[in-house]
Amino acid sequence: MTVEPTTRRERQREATYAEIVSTSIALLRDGEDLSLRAVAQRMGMTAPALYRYVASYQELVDLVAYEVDRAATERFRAAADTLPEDDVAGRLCLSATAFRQWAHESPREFGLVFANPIADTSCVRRETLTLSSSGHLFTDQMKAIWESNGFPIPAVDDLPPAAREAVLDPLIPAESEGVAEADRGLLWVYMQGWTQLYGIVTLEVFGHMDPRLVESGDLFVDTILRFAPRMGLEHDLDRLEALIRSHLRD
Amino acid sequence: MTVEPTTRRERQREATYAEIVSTSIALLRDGEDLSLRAVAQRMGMTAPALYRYVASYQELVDLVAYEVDRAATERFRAAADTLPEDDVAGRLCLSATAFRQWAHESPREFGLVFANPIADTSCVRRETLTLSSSGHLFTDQMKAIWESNGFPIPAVDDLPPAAREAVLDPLIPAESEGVAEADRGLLWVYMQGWTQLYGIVTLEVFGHMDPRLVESGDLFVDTILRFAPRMGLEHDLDRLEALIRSHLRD
DNA sequence: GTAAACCGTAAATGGTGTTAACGTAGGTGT
DNA sequence: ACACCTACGTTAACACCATTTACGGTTTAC
Repeated sequence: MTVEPTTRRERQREATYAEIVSTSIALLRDGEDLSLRAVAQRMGMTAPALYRYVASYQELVDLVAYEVDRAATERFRAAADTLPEDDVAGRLCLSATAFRQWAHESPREFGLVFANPIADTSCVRRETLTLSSSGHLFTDQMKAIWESNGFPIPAVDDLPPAAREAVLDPLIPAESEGVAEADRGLLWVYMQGWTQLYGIVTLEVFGHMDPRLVESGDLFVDTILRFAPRMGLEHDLDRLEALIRSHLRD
Repeated sequence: MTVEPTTRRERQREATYAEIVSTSIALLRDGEDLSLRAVAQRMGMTAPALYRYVASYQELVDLVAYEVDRAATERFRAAADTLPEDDVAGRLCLSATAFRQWAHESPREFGLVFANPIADTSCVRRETLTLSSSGHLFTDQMKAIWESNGFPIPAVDDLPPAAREAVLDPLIPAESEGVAEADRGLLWVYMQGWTQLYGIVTLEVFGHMDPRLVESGDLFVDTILRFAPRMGLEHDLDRLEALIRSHLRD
């Protein structure tokens, strides 16, 4: 976007910024918990110094959450990319399964990104800190299915007023990229699907479920497959189930 | 259960126990955050004294979570009791709506009970600290609908192995109370429904959704109504929607 | 009545986020 | 080349937090 009139100082600052985030992520990956002191120590600094870069602990968390989400999304995309581009349904299923796997492997990161009261009015840095680039991915994948299979979507005028507003003028502009206003009912279906996926995964991760079902993933598979027909995939259920189950244990 | 050979000391201890929990709940209600020091101070004690009653901070949290869940469940039950006993569908909808309202009014409490990594092997006190007495309520209400309307449930043998185990020998025995083994497919439908409800409410509370949809409750209503047919309520949707919407703002 | 169990205390340890005061290097203007 | 100022790091301190230890007083039990 912007050019790079980066004076030497600005570059240094940018580098430190990046190091703060990467150090934080490394900290989480090592199973320790995120704290200003720990991050500073790993960088050979003292905690108060971080306040030159970050206004508060919460802002650091938000920053890290954004980056974690970005990195995780790449995993979900990579999972989809093991399938050919025209297997739009399989790709969405694999991304969703990767999402679940990631959540179970890194519950702390998952909680950070998806079970953290969202920052209302911070969004200082990261000009477009839209949060949830994973949402972007899943939207795109569902759009691909729709363009390929053309499943029925609700007419925008049939939606309740607030829902109509939300799909016509989404808060995260990227989500509606390339979807004509008349077809915005697709976003409504997306939100329904996201609710399903988010629900089952959060339920599993937080353990408010029979551990045997978490272990087997049966309720997860059931949830996905029950939603699939809404995307016109009712004829593909058996294949998709096999596909998902073959990726459940990795 | 047990008789009451309560020696004077035991009664005192029990009272202190109760006061610890009630003080904690009051603390949360006042918007402050739960800490041993804060609880102790409100009781006119010092923090280390609490260790005579509670092994750790986490145990206090679990204890409070249990009690909060119990109290909240009473609210959900009370909401249902504004309808006659034979309006089984309406009662479930009102309880679900009360659940959502409660979650929005007290997000901290909600997070404590439903978005807290479950305690794996504590369960010291509260002989049957099953956690989620609200789960018990919703199970009962769904059972009432099933007995009244007789919607189709999956045969136990059609369930995946782990799911079969889970419904035949549930970890929380109370949940299967009075459901014949052959009818345990009902529990599977319950789990599907609980996933839906949990998902939409958690999504709303954590703010990973368009605020206008949270405000209007449109996606919540949509989620409930889309699940209703699975309980044989497809002929009652309009009435139920009106019922839910009339209770959304309180 | 005496011993033991119980319940509270104060003091101390090591952790957290956060603020304030202070120095020092880097880049900027003349 | 000089002075200046800003940015960036430091140390010290404050106010919290959970938790452990050692100690004293009450209440119970034998």
